[in-house]
Amino acid sequence: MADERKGSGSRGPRGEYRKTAARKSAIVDAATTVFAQRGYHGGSLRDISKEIGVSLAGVMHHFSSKSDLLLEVLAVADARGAASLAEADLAGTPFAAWVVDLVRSNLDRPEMLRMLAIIAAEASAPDHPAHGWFVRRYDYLAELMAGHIARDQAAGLIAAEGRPADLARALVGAWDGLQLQWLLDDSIDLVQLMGIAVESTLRPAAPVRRAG
Amino acid sequence: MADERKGSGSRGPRGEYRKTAARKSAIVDAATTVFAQRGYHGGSLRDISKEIGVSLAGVMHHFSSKSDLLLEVLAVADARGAASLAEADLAGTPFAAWVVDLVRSNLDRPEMLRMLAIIAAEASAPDHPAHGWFVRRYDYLAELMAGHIARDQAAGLIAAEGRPADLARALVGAWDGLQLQWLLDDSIDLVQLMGIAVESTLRPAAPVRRAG
DNA sequence: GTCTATAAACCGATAGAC
DNA sequence: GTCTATCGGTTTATAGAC
Repeated sequence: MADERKGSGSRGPRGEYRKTAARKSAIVDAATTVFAQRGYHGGSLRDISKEIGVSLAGVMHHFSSKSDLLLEVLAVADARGAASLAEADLAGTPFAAWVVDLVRSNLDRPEMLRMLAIIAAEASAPDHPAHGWFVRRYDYLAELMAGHIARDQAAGLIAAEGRPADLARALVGAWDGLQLQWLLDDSIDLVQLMGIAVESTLRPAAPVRRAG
Repeated sequence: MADERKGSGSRGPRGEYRKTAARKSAIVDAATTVFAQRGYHGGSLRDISKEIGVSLAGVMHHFSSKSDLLLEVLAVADARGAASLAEADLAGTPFAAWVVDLVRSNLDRPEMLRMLAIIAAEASAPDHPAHGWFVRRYDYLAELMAGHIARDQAAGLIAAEGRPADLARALVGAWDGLQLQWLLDDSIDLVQLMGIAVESTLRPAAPVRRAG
């Protein structure tokens, strides 16, 4: 692991010059902003470079192609949510409450959510450079959430009706769809509506009674 | 109303030459296909013109700008669903069943759904040419569906808990979100999942019992 | 009503100086 | 590591012949 190419001590943990890492990070941030306004196809590398006062060639020095940059943008965008999801076990809180908390915590980065919403829709076309990434992302997300739902069902926190995999897909759907409505018009109360959707999908277990 | 510019009897009900109307319709169809593959910003008027074997100038003769064409595409795309929605009163069927039927009937036009999904996400940016159109569309859709939900609540077909306006927004959200997952990977059973989401949101009224 | 031709600008990507 | 300059191709939109 001990990378030792020429030179000094100004390296980060991955052997990159710190300035290089900082520059790459700035490019990714700028690309997120531009893709959020115009999508992947509509956003240009020139706009991204202007956003941070670098030439086009400067951007392409760090990313060999536009689609390479896109994949890095997606990886960074997903990191926060994914990390939070993977740690949901530790919290001890019901999964339903945790979902609503995550929605609330994302209220302060609408640009990021808009970018993900646009690229996800674009990427539904099979030849889009991020198609595979989004297919895998939703599969992973649904599988992970299904596990949490099954756990809460077994613990009696929510009703046992419904297959966890189906409930997870339905929940992710409501999540994405309501977020889109909020991005279009932020006067709607996203957290409240998401709470309603979560409570509908993951209904608290009825005390005793069976279907009648 | 009786428009009588120069010429013959080959006019349609709006005073247009029939061939003009047919050509415009063909352009709109081609634009739907192209926008479904690349979005609004990413799709080009040239690709649209090639799709139907017409020159670029031929397209621009009928639509004065790209955004004009987009708005016409959206109007046509929405017509089928909107007409069906407005007639939902007549059917006599519960609203929940009608929603699932509409989802099922849309399975044969994924291109149209993809186009709407991409443009809706793009249009969440306030300066997008279709931003106002989508904001109005969702407001109208939520209001209309809230009316149907309130009717079914009053009739005792579904549980009376939940404000109709909130339930309508949640339902539209699940609709859009599940459709996106299906567009990304059509191996998921959209109709079944939508059925689950609808039944969760618009839960059949419990026979007698009150909350306990 | 449709065409060719063109304007004026923009695109992603590359070459090579420093 | 960043730059200027450039390539070949694309974009929306317009002008004018037929």
